[in-house]
Amino acid sequence: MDSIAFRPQAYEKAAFALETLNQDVEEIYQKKGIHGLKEIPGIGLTIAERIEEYLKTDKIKYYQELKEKMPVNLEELLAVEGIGPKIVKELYRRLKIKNLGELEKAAKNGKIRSLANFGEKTEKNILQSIEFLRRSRDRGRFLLGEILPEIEEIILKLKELKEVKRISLAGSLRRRQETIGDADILVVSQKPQPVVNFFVTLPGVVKIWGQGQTKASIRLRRGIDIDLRIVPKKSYGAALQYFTGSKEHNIMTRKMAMEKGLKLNEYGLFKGPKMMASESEEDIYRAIGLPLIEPELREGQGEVEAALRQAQGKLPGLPKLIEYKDIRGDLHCHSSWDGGRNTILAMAQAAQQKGYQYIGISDHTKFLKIEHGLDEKQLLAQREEIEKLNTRYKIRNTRFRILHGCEANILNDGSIDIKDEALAKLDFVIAGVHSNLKMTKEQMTRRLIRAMRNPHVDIISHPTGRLLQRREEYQIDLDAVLRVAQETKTVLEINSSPGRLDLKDINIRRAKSLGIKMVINTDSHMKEQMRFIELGVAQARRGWAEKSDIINCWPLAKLLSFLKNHPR
DNA sequence: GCCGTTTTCGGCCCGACTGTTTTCAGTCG
Repeated sequence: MDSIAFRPQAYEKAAFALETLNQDVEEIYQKKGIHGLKEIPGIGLTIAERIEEYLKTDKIKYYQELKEKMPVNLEELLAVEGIGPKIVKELYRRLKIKNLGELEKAAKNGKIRSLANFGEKTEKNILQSIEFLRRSRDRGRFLLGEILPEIEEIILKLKELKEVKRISLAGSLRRRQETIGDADILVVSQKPQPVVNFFVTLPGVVKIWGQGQTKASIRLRRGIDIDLRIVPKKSYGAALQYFTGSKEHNIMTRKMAMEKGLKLNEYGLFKGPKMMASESEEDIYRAIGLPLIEPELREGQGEVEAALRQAQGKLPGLPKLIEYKDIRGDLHCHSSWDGGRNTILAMAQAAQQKGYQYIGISDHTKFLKIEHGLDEKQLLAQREEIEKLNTRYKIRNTRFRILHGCEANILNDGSIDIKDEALAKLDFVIAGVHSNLKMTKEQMTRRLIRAMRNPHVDIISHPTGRLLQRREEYQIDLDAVLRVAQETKTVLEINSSPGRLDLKDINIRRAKSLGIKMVINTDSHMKEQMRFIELGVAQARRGWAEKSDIINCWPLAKLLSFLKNHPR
């Protein structure tokens, strides 16, 4: 291959390095100049000089020259399924196609098929891809919480086939990314054909992208694409490892294999023609000298290095991730008192059914009139009801407990909309921002910090306020907020609501590294939403969180003593 | 374009599928 083909890869790698840097590039440059830049892995002399040029002049001449030669909207065109760099180049050279609109026009007019190596089918596929792109531009990806149940249902159906010996999620869905582009399913079968046939005729299939002996790809009615791969039993582990990704993680594991003179692909780990490992992921990792790395960690964000350290007996190794069964209670549940669908008792029963030891009722407070927020008097009355229910649990010798909290509002100046005397009577206090979200960074940061300094506030709900695919985070200086959380021992929420997942993975990791405690809550407004807890746990796992970092993994006594005693 | 306790040159992850070819290039994951 011609060596220029590796140039984009080098730039991509450099870009990834810059994106995942935990320091500002400008800072590095100011401190250590161009040599500092070169110390970043993936950045050599040329790119370091280009970064310098960009920092000094705000532009890069080389980039501008390239852009002049090929004035195309690359990002837009490459987003079309089936179109890659070579085709973009050819389309520009032959037809002067620069953007999606021009591509669509050319395809509609039958211009594409007249080119060498292009045919009618390619043209049709391009048009279909553009249409999908248009329709899904504001969606594009699906929320983990909406796609996971649907795919799990399909897995159940496939499981019923006698030809299917084993089956698993793979790809970003298995890694539990917060949004999912398409779903991957891996199947073990000696007779793939019936499995493929069944798969492509599932109810709701609107398009078959392709089907072969070992893979098939479909689209469901709502626009969800699913890839199915079929492998023999003996390569299940290798295939699962391979198709779970991420790409970055796989590149690293392959390199580790290479360094040991081995070759890793989806069929196994090979030494020459000899298969060294393949049946389980654990075997694969062990054979390249690593402990098993949990899927949620496989993002190429230091997990391979941590695993390697662990294998060598050095610290820090891999985290011992919080598990789905570790949750002992949910501290953010709304009841009928603030307009939620279910009574306190019904919510408590649902929590018991989930095997929890406790539930925290935390209704909205008075500032949120639209949510029927409770005032001080109503909180007192609510306390009576909860005490009565708890007495009943005690009489029946049940260990289950209802904790009384609230989700109070952090007002513009950082004060809380409920008087301190009333807050003091609660088992715990969650405070959250629900109004005036568009403050400046300084104002919003000050607002949150003041709330955290309130001695009665235990937990900050959905700390960054983002709504996936709908609303950006509030403008806040998260570093400053984290520092104060650390100092005041304020707990930060990992809100499990499918559209929030807030804190998100990287922020969980930052909080954990500062020793900040977190709580995984569902923010349920009806009992059915309590199942979202698994999304929050997934997010926590992606953030390298351990059981000890999450206060609702703790037994009730430890939780209560933490809530009562933690210094402010 | 980057990288090197084998290397300053010659590698860079790798296989399946598709559409167009008739032996393969391009794209994708």
